[in-house]
Amino acid sequence: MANISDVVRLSGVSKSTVSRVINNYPHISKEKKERVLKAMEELGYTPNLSARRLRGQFTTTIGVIVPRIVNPFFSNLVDAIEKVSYQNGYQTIICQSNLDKEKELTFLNLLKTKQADGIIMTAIENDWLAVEPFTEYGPIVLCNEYVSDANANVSMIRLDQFKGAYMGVKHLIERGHRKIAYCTGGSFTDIDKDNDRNLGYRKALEEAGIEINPNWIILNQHTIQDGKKVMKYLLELKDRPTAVFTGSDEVAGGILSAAKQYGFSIPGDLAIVGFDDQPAAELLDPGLTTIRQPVDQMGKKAVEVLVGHLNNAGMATATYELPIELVIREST
Amino acid sequence: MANISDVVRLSGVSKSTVSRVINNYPHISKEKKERVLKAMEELGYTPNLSARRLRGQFTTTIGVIVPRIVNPFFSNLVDAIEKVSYQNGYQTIICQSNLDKEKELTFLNLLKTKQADGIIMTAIENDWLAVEPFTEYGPIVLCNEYVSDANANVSMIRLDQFKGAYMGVKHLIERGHRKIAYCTGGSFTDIDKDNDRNLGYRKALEEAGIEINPNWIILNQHTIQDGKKVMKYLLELKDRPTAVFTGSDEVAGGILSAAKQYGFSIPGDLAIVGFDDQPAAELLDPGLTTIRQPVDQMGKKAVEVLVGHLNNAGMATATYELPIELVIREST
DNA sequence: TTGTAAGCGTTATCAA
DNA sequence: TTGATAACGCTTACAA
Repeated sequence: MANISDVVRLSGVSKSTVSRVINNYPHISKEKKERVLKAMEELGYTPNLSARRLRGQFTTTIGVIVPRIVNPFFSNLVDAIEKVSYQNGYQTIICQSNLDKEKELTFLNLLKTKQADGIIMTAIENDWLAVEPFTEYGPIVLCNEYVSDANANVSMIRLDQFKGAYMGVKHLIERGHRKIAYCTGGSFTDIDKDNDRNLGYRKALEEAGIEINPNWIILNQHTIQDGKKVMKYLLELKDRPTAVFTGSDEVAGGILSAAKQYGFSIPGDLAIVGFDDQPAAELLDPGLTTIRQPVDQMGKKAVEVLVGHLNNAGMATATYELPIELVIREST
Repeated sequence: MANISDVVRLSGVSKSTVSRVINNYPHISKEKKERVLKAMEELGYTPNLSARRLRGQFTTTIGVIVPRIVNPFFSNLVDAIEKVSYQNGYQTIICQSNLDKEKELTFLNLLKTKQADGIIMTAIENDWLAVEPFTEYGPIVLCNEYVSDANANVSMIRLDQFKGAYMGVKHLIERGHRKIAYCTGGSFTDIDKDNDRNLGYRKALEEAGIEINPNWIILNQHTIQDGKKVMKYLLELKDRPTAVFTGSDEVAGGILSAAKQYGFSIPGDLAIVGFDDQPAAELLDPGLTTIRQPVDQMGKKAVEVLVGHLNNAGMATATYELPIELVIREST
């Protein structure tokens, strides 16, 4: 594999000049520059990134941490991030944490070990206090995820999850429902990270003078399979809800599918609201009413903010809130 | 950020000894080993991967090239690969080629520049001849994709795509269809990479004495949106097919959704077969008949084979064929 | 505008 | 079993 010395030999200029050509320095004589470029071409030379990383300031690489890439919400987010990064001249390295705290920390080491200039976290498994120390080594941007610690000094791209849940539940209430189940990926406690959605659910019910029925709060649901089990659970309830508000389209899809199997009419016997507006949401029958998260915008903004921090170390952190939207289809 | 010299200072042993501890060399005195470990612990030391890569043989990293991560088939494949790699002590770096030849070559440079020990390609945009030279720098394994060049010296994990298409089309014929459209991601030429599927389609028709109608061959379709357009196109045809065999569940889903909108009954007015058996396939209504590709197995096998090549440079390349299966649901 | 030389954090070779 | 030292490929003072 050709290295910089080979280019030096072939072009007959010094190492520094070659390096300057590689890095597009302004003051090089045309003649030498061309000789170098020609030599690089001829040798099929590519700078060794490990060496650059070891020596230099920049890796032109950003890391993206996702919990589960198979979740379409995240694969779409990653897609958006990857495209914009590429346009900005950054390589993306995608890391799947699988909801594993340890693994998340391992990935954060990319920063410490200068494999990435900055990191976008689309979820955060550890406490912010455990993540914070890594910011010493490079900027971290939170995208889709956020921490409520007022002292946290990070840029965040967030959605108004409170409003999302509130809109969804309120929509069900307006459709006449008063028995509304809530199916979340989190644990419905105050410290929980889905807290904002929980509050939205609570608020909407409260406003309508409806009390929460603990039997209708279903925790830690993530997949299509989970959704099917939820439906089974609902079926066995004596007092059944007439509607269910869900933390993800995947779970909603599972519920919808199982409900039809049990002979439920939707939304007649059970109204369903999802979350995310994943591509499949409109393919379901009936089409799934859901909360649209502007994934592409979020990804784009996250990269822009991260690149901003990278180009200007002093840039103040900020929180950006993107609009969230209720998409009404036939499942409600 | 602590480096090896800091550990040297704190532990009072030489750099080489520290390095030996890091790399688990056998002959070190217990006492020194412990001192080193303690120092590393205390300093929160992590070896700098760039330096290791620059100096050493191994990066304990493998690259995975996918065309589009948003395609659930690929995100599931990546998921499987990532998990097995992690178990084997390898970091995975996921690269999205976006069907771009240039970008693919850029990613292949990971090998040249020692950022990855080996690469798994789940699709291949360039000719094998353009990719081949990279194998000089490390093993490449083809997973899901393959090249028919008999001289190609690569390990491949492949599915019998011919059989997959053949089974799907034959199934339609057995259901009484004779007007069967074919919707592919490729271009239906002999040199095309979807060639095997094309042949399967051809063969099944041929056996039943059915001639191919060129109007029913629809090329370059990939997304849900594409599927919807396909349905619109079919609608405008004077002589319409009664069934359509499709190269992906996404496209099939789009067709199915649009068909229902136009008032078609499925499978009565139009039978549909997908490809992949993506999670959403069973959620559609009617459930989508499709060709199941054993994604998890494929990913696992790919990693195993790659690790094999890595541990044993002399290992002969081989082709592994995994079973493919027809999943019959209600859309046919 | 160009070149020389030091150094980034490791591992491998050699000698002790 | 341990340590000194060179080398990996690059960037960047500094000097010219």
